[in-house]
Amino acid sequence: MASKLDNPLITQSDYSILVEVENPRYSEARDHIGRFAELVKSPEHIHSYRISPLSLWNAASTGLNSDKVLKILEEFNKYSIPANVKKEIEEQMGRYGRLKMIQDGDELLLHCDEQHILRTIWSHKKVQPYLKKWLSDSTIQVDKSNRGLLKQVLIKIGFPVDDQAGYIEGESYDIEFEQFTSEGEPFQLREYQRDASRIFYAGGKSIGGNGVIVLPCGAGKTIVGMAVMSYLRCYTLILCTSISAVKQWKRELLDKTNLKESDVGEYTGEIKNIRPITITTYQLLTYRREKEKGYLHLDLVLSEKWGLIIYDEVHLLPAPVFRITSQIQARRRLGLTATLVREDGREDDVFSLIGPKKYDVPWKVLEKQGWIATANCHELRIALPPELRFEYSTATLRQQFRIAAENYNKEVVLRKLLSQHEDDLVLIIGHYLSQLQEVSSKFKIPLIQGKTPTNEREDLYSRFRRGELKTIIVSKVGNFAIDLPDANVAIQLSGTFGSRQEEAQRLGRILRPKKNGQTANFFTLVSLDTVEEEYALKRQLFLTEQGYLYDIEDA
DNA sequence: TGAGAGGGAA
DNA sequence: CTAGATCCCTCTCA
Repeated sequence: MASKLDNPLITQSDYSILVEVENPRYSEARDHIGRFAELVKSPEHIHSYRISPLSLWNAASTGLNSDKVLKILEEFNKYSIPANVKKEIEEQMGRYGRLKMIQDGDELLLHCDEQHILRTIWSHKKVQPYLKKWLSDSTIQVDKSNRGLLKQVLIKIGFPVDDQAGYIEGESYDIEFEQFTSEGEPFQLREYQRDASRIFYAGGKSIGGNGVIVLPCGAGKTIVGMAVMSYLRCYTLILCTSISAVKQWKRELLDKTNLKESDVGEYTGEIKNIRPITITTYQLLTYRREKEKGYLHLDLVLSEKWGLIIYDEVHLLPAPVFRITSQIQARRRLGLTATLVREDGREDDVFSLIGPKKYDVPWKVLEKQGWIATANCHELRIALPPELRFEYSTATLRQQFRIAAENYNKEVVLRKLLSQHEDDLVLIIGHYLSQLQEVSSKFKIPLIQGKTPTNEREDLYSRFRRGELKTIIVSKVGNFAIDLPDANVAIQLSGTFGSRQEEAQRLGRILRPKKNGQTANFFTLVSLDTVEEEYALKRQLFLTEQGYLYDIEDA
């Protein structure tokens, strides 16, 4: 008979959850708690998660409730759940959906059946400027021109709003998928893509309309966006992080929908076309000639023709775009991203201004279904050469990081890895140009960096794609380039401080399914007994949360 | 008219 | 914050 003590979880009264990695039920438990808690530390044996109000609200908006969460915890816990944690889960999950923003004629109202919540809000200094008057015990009239700011402030004081105040319809436009791509291949939505888009649409124009869909790299977020467009059938503005992403969206739209070249406009520094479907960049939107002056291209977003605005890569959305977004709360907004985690901690602004999480699929689920390749992650620890140890010990933290990152002993390990993977397509990825240039010349492997001209990049990419070239080195360009060819091995020489999304992005580079079901390998090279170890652990958090386990080896 | 360089921004 | 990449605008040159 199995005892409770064999279970993998310990839930503590400080809202942390400890998970035993070696427990037979570890992965099952991980997949469950990942839906409402965030992984904060992942040393070897015990991982710790944290429950936060935001993680609970996001869970609530995807359909979980406190009963289900408590049931999950009870099922996997060794001991009983502390009373305060139980209470917090009930309290926070119950909060989402109770406070509603609704429209009544021309007025914007805040509605809640529990008077004490409205009273708390009414007496709060930060919210007051946006509140007008009590209409009844359960309704406050609010300032409708500050719909976004109000939601932002409310979430900061602990009250997420369910915004049901409706949308501007925008101009309608006929958008639908073709049964065949322009190459003549049959096209069908994958099950999760259909589910995601349907849940966002919520079965009707009047309700469905703002939120974020979270899907792994390479899961076809563009397709989900197109599916939503095909439900709403209206003028759509798509915001991307780069010009190449703009072009990619356009290619996909022309390839898979009935839209024609003349229906889809690019609006960037290069080309300025406004069409029923217009694709632009965040940077264009945030451009100001002088600091004090307003945004130059604001009118584009404010145009009431758009019935839908799509935010690609929400986790990279720059701060000023939040400001702009708060002005367009009456527009349907779809956020697409691989992770809700932002390195700047503005997750609550994503929640209040773009919308709550509506749907997500864990990476491992897609792996099981075969949509992404199986990948093994390895962390190789490499000693610092003795002659660098003294310099290291007296350096500032920043210098220490650089010394550790550029540790030239990594080249020895790199050489070994390359000889073990002679037949594979290998991407070498790094942060510091000086290091990459050195490796490039020593190993005679071409390097692609920011200043590499486009035609040279394309030439290298295509040789790599054809297999003439087995190895290329990429600098941070690899984080952004969407045209970077697929590989089955990635070797990370160094990375940006503790960036979780960068690590995820880089792994994503090798996740395209392989012929004959081959697995992919991700190696990260870390200097032993240096600050780099800590940063590496931080970088790996997101992927660990997704179920990737790094095996650690001293090389 | 378009390409390319340079500066500033976040 | 680092270092690096990208984007947008403006200016210059043909």
